[in-house]
Amino acid sequence: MSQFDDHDAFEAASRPSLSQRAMAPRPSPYLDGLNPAQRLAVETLDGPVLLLAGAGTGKTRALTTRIAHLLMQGRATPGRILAVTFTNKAAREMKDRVARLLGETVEGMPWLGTFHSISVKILRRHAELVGDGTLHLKPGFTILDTDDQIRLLKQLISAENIDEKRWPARQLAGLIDGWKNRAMTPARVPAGESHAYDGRGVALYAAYQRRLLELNAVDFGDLLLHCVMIFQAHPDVLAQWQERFRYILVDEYQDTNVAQYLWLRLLAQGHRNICCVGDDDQSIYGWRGAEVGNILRFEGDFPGAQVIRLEQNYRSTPHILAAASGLIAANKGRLGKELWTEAEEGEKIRLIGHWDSEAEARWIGEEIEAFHGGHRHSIGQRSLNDIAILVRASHQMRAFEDRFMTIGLPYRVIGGPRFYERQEIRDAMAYFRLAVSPTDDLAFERIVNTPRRGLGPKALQTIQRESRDRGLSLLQGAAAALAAGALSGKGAAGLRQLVEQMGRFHADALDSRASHTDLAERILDETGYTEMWQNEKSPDAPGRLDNLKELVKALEEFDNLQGFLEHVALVMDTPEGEQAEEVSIMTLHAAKGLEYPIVFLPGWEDGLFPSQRSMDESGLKGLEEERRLAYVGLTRAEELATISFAGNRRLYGQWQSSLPSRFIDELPEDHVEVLTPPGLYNGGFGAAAQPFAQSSMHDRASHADVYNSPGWKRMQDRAAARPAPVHRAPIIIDAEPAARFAVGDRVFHQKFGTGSIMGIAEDTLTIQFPAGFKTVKANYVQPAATAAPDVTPDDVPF
DNA sequence: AACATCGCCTTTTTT
DNA sequence: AGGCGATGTT
Repeated sequence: MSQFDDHDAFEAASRPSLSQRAMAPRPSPYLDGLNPAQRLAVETLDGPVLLLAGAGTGKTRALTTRIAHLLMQGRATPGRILAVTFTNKAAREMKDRVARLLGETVEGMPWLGTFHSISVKILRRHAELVGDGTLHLKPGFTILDTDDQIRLLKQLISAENIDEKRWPARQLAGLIDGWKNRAMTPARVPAGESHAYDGRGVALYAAYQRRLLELNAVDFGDLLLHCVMIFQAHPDVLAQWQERFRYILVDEYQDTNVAQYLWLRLLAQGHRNICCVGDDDQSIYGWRGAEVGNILRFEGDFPGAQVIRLEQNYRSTPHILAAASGLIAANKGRLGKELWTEAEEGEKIRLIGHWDSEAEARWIGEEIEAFHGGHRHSIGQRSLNDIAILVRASHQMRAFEDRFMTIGLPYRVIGGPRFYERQEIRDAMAYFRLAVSPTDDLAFERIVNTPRRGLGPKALQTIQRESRDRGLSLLQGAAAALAAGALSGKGAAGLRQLVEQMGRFHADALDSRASHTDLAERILDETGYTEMWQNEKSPDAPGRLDNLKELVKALEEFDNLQGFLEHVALVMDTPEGEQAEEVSIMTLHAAKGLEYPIVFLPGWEDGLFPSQRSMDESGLKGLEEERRLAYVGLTRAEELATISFAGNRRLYGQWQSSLPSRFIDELPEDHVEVLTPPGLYNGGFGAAAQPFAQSSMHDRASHADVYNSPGWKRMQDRAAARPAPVHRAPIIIDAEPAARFAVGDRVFHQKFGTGSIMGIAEDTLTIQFPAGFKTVKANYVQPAATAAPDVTPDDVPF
């Protein structure tokens, strides 16, 4: 509301100083050190610009400097620049860097943010324009996340008597998201797609939208969709925003979906100063609605657009770049870029095959220890923070976690379950939501019987009936049901208490004098929610209590509960604590935008990578997106990239053998070194290679590049030169591991640290750690203060 | 209403 | 394998 006034006031106040500085004829120091292309990108301010920025070419630098330049030249005040990113992280980084460039002289960039956060701001101003004569959105709408969305859809599905087993809510949610991504309201869904979801998809979509309006709620897709619909239906509103945004900048343009594209195009039609930055080769989100076509079509959409290419790479060595470029060259319909670098040649990409996924994890673990210890290559001693493992699918992480756990190698998984998605956090948030808006039925349903109050499905049904009949929210309906005596026994008492408590909490939430952190604590304590976890004996209960404490602490940064709730709805970020040295493990998707000196790329096997499903569902398009994913992975590496594949991998509990990825064949030979694998038995890779080579689906010829490469031959030769494996008694490491320990032994555990064994039961140890007694599987600890009993492949007869 | 068991499905992920 | 959800059992 007052946002506009604030910004205008701010602009008026800041204008003189900015234009004064623009008057000064002296050179702008923030432009120093830009290469010619970057400089062009910064200084081409008028008209549409497409900035094709390859991996590691200083894209963010160009973008932030461009913003700084706009401000310093007096072209625009901060409030007139729209800068859009996809993630909160990117938005944060951009804000920080602009501030740094300008020496903190510019306070805020109110319109620098994610598509969604900016859409919320716009939508709050015009909420009433969404809906029809009878029902419309109100500015205080709540934003539902995926979880709420699914639960809502389930209700609608069961109301329609649809068998949710045959037609899962997830599928419907995906369908609706897909439509919203393409800016389709129920009325605009093309007839050809109306057969979806047993022919009832569109009707359910309409019902869902109706229900959202009743709840005064929107989902993530709506944030964009509603904005687009408002812009299209209300030219006056659109004109106002077009006028405001004199300059528009878009990051990661290749990831925009149709709705975002329309949103941008509508806004940009005002001043036509739009600068889109992207890289068609890094488009990896097609499966969630991104349209590479948007970037490929840019010049057609914005006639007279200038296309600027950033091609000098500041990140990777020539070998890495050449390998990545060679790989991506197999894709069709690219805009085309040629990355080059002045960096030292460095080491070739390394390629290695393993017998199975466990051997792969073992080998990578050893490599990392070698790098960390400093006894390997010209690479020198390395921090674990310099090393990343990038996998295609998250289930691959497990092998690494297991292995690193046993050898005590610190690691962290990036992009794991997010803080605000944890059950206890979502429960607590539901309590807060209900306190702030007593009409939030989804929040009510979530917590009404958590902790247990004796209110099962039957009681909930009664409440729902009561609410529906009287046109009340569930919380009000619950009060009515109690008054009417429709409930009895334990449930009635519990519900009565809850209703009373929420009434008090709501009053306090509205009282600006009351401390909202105190209120939050009281809510969790008085409702018995904290107590529920205190009484819970499961091993993760203490962690959950910690998380609740952290949640309350996070509240301190906000003025009130409302502000906090809005923040969390849009910024589902884990509060990042600075950690000690750790190897990073993440998916290739999560790695986009990051860089590491040393990168491991395991699991390059056909079916896993490229993913079979991707190819089945999207054919050549899918394969090309997978290839871009490989390109993204390779270009994360600064100094050394190591690709590996395993002949056998456990998938869904079943061992499956597989073939090296077709992407391996596409790597230019000259830039790849094929390593001698640490054979399963005395390095005999010939045997390990068998399953790859003998498949009827893929004959050897298709892997000629690899198998005929010098490295490969050398490897085979060495294997042949070795004496036949000697079968020794197996050194069994996992059976009865507890036998390795005795009561009183000092042991080390990755998470809990060093402790003393207090008890042994089969493979389960009870250990006193600094943090208290824990019961852990023996596999996860190792003797303290001595090196892990490292099992080299040679020790394990096959 | 709370707990146990069975069967199903399984990429990638942000907001 | 394993996690989840929907059933069946106490």
